[in-house]
Amino acid sequence: MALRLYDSATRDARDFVPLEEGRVGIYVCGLTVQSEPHVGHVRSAVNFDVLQRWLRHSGYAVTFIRNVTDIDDKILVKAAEQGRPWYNLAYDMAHELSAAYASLNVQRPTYEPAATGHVPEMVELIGRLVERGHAYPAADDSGDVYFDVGSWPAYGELSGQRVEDMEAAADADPRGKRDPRDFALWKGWKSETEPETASWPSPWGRGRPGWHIECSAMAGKYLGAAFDIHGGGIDLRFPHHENEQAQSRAAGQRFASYWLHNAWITTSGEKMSKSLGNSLLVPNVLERVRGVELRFYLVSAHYRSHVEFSFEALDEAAAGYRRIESFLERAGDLPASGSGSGSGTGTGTGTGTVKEPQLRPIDMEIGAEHVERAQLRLLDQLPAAFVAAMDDDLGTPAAVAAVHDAVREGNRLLAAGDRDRAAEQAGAVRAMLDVLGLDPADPAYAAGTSSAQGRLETAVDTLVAGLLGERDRARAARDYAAADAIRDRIKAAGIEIEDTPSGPRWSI
RNA sequence: GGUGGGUUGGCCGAGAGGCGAGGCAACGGACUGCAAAUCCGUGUACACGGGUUCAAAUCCCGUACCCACCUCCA
Repeated sequence: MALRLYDSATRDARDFVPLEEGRVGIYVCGLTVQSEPHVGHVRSAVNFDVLQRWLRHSGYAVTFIRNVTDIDDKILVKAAEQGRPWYNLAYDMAHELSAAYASLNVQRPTYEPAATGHVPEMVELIGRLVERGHAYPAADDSGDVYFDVGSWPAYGELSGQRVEDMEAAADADPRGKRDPRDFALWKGWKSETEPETASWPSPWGRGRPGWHIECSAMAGKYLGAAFDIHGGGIDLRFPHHENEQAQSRAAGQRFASYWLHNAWITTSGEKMSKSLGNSLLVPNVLERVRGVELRFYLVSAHYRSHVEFSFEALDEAAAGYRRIESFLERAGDLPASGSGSGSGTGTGTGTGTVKEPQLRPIDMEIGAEHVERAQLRLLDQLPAAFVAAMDDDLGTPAAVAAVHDAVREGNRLLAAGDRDRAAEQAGAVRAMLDVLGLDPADPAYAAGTSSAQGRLETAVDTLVAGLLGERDRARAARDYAAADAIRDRIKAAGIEIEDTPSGPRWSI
């Protein structure tokens, strides 16, 4: 079965056919770096990371571009409020965002272009639109340039709306617009209220780019006039993506073949952007669960399904993930967690080994004909149900069910003493998890563990090992009351002990 | 006003005419000194009212409620 994707533009699932055999170009709208990322923001990144990984596993060479919007109204306003340069705020937030992505094992794109680095490309594109009669400088002397919606009959095609049905923005300042629905390609510099550093020269005077033009310019630059997939959050469909498409097509580019939009995460039924408390910022959520567990929670829902965030559901997801992990440990496919006597670590905290983040940029040089043998072997290990689920518009919930099925079967084989066949299941589980970016052994997940944490684990391990030794002696003497008392003491400290054929082990 | 989405068991979350996705929780059993882990088993869920059909959570009509977008938004 071939990959099918739900295209927001046509509102149905279609077979995915790339423009060029074996190659895929993807553009995803990243974030405006104006504040710390919350779980809603990273959902989008995780969803498209899964897409990108699945395409590569399916043998495609993927070029993946995700932009950073580092200049816009909000950045200017917030930076002013905080009394610092706008570029300092944007830079800081971009770093926060990268850290959040890294903690969730979101692979780096092929390139991550920033808007401020592409002003000349945008000016060039705007110039072409003016030449073709699809854009005009404002009639007042604001220095603004607007896209002329009336000049583009197809306007509204992406979001399925007719121009005449659209409400004009209630808060829009009509300024020099011919029609209130026209949107800004270029915003003239307001020297009284905006810093000069936030302006660039152009044929229409100093100014800064409008929001939508950057994506058209950067997608065109890095992916060409026509490319395969454009992604982003559902809220971007209109106006952002509608406008992008109108601009690019009016400038003579075919633009994206497929549009993919992810749904929201809400809290208490509200969009996060409106009701956000600090508790849902990624670093704060990661104090409660590990990055891999948060990712598992996000991947367990379909990307087009609305998710009502709750810590209870997050904890449940984490419990589900630990079951998978526990199977891999017992099947010998992963180093066991705390063994009571060695260098083990708690399952609640990842491995204690400190490693450099190994987020690799995705490899765009691997064509369909050059897929690495290891990768093909991995593909061979994937159960048919998993492949079918992923091919059906990235059906990650069904794919996760396939993981659970393999885990149950593997556990059954372990219970029956068939370690060889259990190992096969473990291999399949690892392969599936790898596709989903959820392999517990992925070095990306070790990167977040601090050396202080590692030392702490070693210390706990030593203390627990001592206590377990006492408990073993009590058990050997059949003094179960004393043995249980020791276990209770350890448990009171928040550490669970379980007896396994290879000896007791602990986890937090 | 226009456009689109949703309502599934105690909870999360798939599915889109016929076989009870999967997980978490719960209960029973096996195993265990006891636990834990694991395995086996246990649920008659699809907002409401009609209709179509041999068969409806799924299709049609209607109703209720919720949500998103309509130029700030992942």
